[in-house]
Amino acid sequence: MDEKMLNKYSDIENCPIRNVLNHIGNKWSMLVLSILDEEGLLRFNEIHKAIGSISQKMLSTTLKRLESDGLVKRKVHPVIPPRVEYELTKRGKSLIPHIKNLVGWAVENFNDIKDSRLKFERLS
Amino acid sequence: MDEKMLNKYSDIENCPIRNVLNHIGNKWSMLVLSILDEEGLLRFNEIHKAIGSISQKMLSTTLKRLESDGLVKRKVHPVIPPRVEYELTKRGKSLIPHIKNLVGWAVENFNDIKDSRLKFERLS
DNA sequence: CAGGATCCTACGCGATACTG
DNA sequence: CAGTATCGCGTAGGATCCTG
Repeated sequence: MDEKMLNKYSDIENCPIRNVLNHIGNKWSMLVLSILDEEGLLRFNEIHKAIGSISQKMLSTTLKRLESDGLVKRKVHPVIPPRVEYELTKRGKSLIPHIKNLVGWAVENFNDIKDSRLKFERLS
Repeated sequence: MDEKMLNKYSDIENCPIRNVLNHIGNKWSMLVLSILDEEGLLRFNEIHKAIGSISQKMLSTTLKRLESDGLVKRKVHPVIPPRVEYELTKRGKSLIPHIKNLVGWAVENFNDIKDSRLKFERLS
């Protein structure tokens, strides 16, 4: 067992997996990023309708976190009624291919994984 | 706005993102998979020490879920004291490149993201 | 050694109501 | 329109003790 392994992953503050990937691994982040990638510039309510089942609060929270991480840009137009648009930043766009690969893998293996779960359940 | 997007992601039972990626997107799964990839065959306590901060319960839960999804294989040696070893399955290994890409992206962008978070915090 | 059983807390997440 | 405020629930996750 390599001792460096231990340090590499046990230092919580500097573990990119826990600091970065857990942020995009929550319930809505990947979904929002995917939609912004496919649709480009979107208003708050357009994203809301696109996902449908997300609550306003969670969409707001998710967008704020993505904005905080510099993955999404928030553009406010000072008009009445307010018009706020969201789009991917350069950094956000650079993440998209990896998400797509992951989603592709999930789709490919979905049925096999469901089978495995059933078998596992039967042996428990 | 593409209507198929909505259907594609709102059918919870058949949404691979929520059924598969949420499974590996939780707190410990990617970490365990990464460690098993780098170290090969590992015993329960070796993984435990490698991560350090994970509780026994969560390691157990995580390994069971990965085993259930067919990503990790559990090998029991009928000896006393017990010896149980874990390793990636073929399916698990096929996921590794995508995880590595994601981790690579996270490492590359870690500092910039931390900066963004600080700036965002200051403006709030 | 490799966990299982229990108990408990924190937080993700949702529903509803309200506002500039 | 684009959110915030508030309340409440379920579950992920953690601490501790126990066992074959």
